[in-house]
Amino acid sequence: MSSKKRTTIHDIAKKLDITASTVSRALKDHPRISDATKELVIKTAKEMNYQPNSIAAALRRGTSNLIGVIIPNIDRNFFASVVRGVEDVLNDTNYNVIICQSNDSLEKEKSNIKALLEAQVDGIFASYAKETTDFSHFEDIVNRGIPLILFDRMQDVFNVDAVVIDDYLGAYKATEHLIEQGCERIVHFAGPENVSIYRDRRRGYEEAMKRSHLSVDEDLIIHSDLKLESGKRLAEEILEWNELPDAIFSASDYAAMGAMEVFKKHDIEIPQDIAVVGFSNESFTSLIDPGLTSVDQHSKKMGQFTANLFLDRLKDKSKDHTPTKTVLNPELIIRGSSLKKVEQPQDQKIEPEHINT
Amino acid sequence: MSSKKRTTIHDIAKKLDITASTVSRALKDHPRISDATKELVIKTAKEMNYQPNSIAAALRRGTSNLIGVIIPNIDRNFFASVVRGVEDVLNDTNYNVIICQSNDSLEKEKSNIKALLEAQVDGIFASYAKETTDFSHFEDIVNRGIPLILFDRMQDVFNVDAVVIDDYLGAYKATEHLIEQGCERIVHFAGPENVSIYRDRRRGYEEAMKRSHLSVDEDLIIHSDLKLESGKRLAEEILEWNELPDAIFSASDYAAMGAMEVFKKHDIEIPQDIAVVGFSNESFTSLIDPGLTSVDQHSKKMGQFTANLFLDRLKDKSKDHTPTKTVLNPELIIRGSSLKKVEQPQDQKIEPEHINT
DNA sequence: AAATTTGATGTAATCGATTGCATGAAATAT
DNA sequence: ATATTTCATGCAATCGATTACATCAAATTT
Repeated sequence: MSSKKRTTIHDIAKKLDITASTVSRALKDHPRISDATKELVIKTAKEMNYQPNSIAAALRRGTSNLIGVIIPNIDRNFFASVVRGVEDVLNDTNYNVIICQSNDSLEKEKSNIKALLEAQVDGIFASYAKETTDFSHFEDIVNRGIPLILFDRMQDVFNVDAVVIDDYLGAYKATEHLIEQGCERIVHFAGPENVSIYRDRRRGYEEAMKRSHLSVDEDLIIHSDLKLESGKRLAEEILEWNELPDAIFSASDYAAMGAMEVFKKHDIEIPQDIAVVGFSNESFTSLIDPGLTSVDQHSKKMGQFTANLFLDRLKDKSKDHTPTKTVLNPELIIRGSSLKKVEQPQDQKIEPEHINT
Repeated sequence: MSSKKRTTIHDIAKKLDITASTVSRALKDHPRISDATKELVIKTAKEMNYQPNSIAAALRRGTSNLIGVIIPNIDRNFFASVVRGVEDVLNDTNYNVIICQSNDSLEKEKSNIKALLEAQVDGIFASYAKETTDFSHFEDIVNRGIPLILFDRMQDVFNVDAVVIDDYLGAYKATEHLIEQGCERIVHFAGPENVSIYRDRRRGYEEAMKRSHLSVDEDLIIHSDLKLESGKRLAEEILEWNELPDAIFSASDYAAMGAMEVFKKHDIEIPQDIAVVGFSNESFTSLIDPGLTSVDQHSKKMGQFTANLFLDRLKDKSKDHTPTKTVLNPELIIRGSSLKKVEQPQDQKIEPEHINT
């Protein structure tokens, strides 16, 4: 059954007693080919079940129509969603996407890049590994003249196109929202200080407090690894305080959720007694009760932006473009965990789709 | 800076005053090349920063070392995880993975297949779209002699390699577990009857009941779309019953979670009053309180199996292999929502990793 | 010493599509 | 009627690596 030989333009040419070049041009709708032969060629191609060999075309043209995407892990919601955004955009073009995972390992990242370069990809989108501090392997990509765009994580030392989210602004919005709800004694669950996104989130929190003439109380800023368990532990600690806070802004949804569980168990009303806001808009935030207000990082949009930036770069590749840093505006998704005042008109509530198998 | 021309084997050959074929052979460690030249070539290649062009090799050899994976959505945990499994295995080989999303649309699926065939992939792994009932476009793949493996979703009418999970067995295990915990009046949240996986899960539930000489009460089997909201609604209804059930086995984690929330709000103790078990082991199941017992579908393992099956097929491609259906054994992950008896030794509890940004 | 084997490398075709540069015929302009 | 375009297609090189076959010198065998 399996017809070993795939038909090529030469097969079509032979059958029609013309040359392969004519066939090639006819299929590409070249203006110099008569309509009659075009029709004939197309018809015959269909009859012979012709499928172009893009590998051959790639070799000749020097462009593979492949894009490499390097992410730490594909089964992390955020990155999967970024990839989705990339795919959404590139699916309407001739590009195919190759996915590589670094598992946050520098070695793996290097070998990924090597593999992608060998596959002659036309561009690489990457979110670098946590281990990565030296960027010479990324510079290799740029030196080869292959467009590179970093997303989510980026380093200012390395001058390259990047698409990131504004963590500072996200935290600012979250805190400002809590203040608008009447909260004044707002605890911040902060992350490790050596990670830039957590420093930015803390800055956003502090700035929002200051702008509203609320004092930034160091005792209200608690550092942890921001995991679920830490959230629970911190909540237990807070319950021992003389004076309870009236809100918590957590730099992670997980810690926020852990805290909520503990508070609920102690019959503390959310958001009446303590309002809670998280960060990342993980899918579970809309599932729990009350829904957890959170900062959405526009993961899919980030992917779309990245892909579109690449396509834009292609158009005027002539010029030596200066690398651009695109900073996406995070969005506060307001849910029950922070909505103390009467329901306000909420025109842009984006709920992640419910998923079931 | 960007050295326009990449070095080829010809460049190396010219520099060393030998031919490209010798270079090619030296790099491939061909036995007929002297060690001296091998060393020299390898050294020079490194110096000249040579990077093989796998496109050219692919054209010549007729094998691209690309694998196409078609999934409905990449940002669905289950599929992302399958892809992860595939990547895990193929990363140790020369294969690269191209991802395509069908968005559960038949048209998209067809165009994905077309694109992959044009890219000359060496194999295709696919989970077909919900819309798909006719499989002729998949048959095209097989007819071209390209290995095709379906995963998760499969149709018995179409004879092809497949890796799936045993939904029946998963449901059986879940129900059996509830019975072991002393439950007798077990409600089943069933899914749409036209979907095979939901029929299988119901069968598993019924069979487990029968085996334990418990009657299968049609009134205890409730159909819905299994979304979170449905779970809540059904729980409210159940609360009106004269006699409450002592357990719920839901064919979806979402519905189970919705029900749990409602029960908790009505001060019904879980699992003492009502034990709950879900299906799919979604990541949130380990986050909520109590943790939701659920059936794990081994998504990553499914991907690994699929990739390994492909690699096995390659080895003895000589023979006309009969398509194999691999059925993975689902695993019951026991958590607080169903554990009424004294904690039993639990030796294989696999908790999904907590993820935080 | 002649014959044969082995070892190391070169020659050239090939994979399939693309494309700059002819070519020859028909159409139009002078 | 001759000169010049325009049109439709053919020719042949090219992309870079691979590989069957050829070649030639050195090593070994008889």
